[in-house]
Amino acid sequence: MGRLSCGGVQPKLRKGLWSPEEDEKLYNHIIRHGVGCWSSVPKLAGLQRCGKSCRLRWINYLRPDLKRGSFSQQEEDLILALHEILGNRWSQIASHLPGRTDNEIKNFWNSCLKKKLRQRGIDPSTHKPIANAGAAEAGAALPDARDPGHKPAAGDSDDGLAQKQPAVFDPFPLADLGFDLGAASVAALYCGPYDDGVGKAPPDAGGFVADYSSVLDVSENLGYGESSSNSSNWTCAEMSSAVLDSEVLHWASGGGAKPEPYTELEQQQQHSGGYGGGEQAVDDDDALEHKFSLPCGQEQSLAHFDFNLEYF
DNA sequence: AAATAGGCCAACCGCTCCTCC
DNA sequence: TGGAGGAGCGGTTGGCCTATT
Repeated sequence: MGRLSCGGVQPKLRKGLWSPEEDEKLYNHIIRHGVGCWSSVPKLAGLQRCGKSCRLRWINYLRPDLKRGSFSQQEEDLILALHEILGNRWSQIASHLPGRTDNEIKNFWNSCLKKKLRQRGIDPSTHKPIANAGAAEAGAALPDARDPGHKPAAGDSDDGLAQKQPAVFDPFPLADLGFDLGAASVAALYCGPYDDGVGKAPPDAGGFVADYSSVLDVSENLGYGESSSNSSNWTCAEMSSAVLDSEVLHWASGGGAKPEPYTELEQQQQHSGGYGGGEQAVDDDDALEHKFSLPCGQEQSLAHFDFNLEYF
């Protein structure tokens, strides 16, 4: 439609990486007032960003129900299965993986899963074996993630994803839940029931071309209702019950851990390199602000999983 | 130690869809 | 019914980090 992008409409708008201060403003605004109209959020929150940018930041990073960390083997399998059916409809795929964003899944697919499939001699776009015999040989020669002897997903899916953690602003860093979609459900997508890999072995690469006709029912069976993206439409009331009543509030209210020394934060900021080096708000009078100066490791000990409990 | 290459990921861009008037 | 504006989606890019040479 040729509509100007938000950046082109108002030249004063900021672009690029978000600073901790911006994150804080956006987070506090949505926590207190809900989203409402995204186009008005930047103004109301005092941000020099377009609404689109705010929305993206909230969905992909600030949302309290986000799951962090590397993808589990179950998630990986589910993504593969869903992708064969849905193609590059990342938002639909994401709706079957609570706590994961379409962007996250898309990046995971492009950077990791595509490569894996090719190594196994499978065309990522068709999920069919590559006709090329050489490719098949190459696939056979490479380790298979489903091989019982192969290293589990943590190291496999993938090192890069697993090792990187949010550097500075991490409102809800989720520890690795050992996310389990239900082994039976996932296994059924590929080869029918199997007993969690303990008894019957997981399918090998050939399993990828199996019948996935039941995949689309999985979300209902597991009780996944909402797309992770849809969570951005939380009302203030929903936010209140989901966030403010949670452990996070207890902690932010002073009942939780104390912030680490500022020097550690500085180190993290230096490490990130992306933020503008603005001053961190460490205001004891504002409980919510404590959260933004906490290092990831400390927050991980907190119970942030309330938001996702309904999924399990 | 420095240079280079590759991987990863956050965020932008442009388009389509949806809703409202 | 059609237009305008907002929301959402998927593709792409830029920059940082790490591994390798």
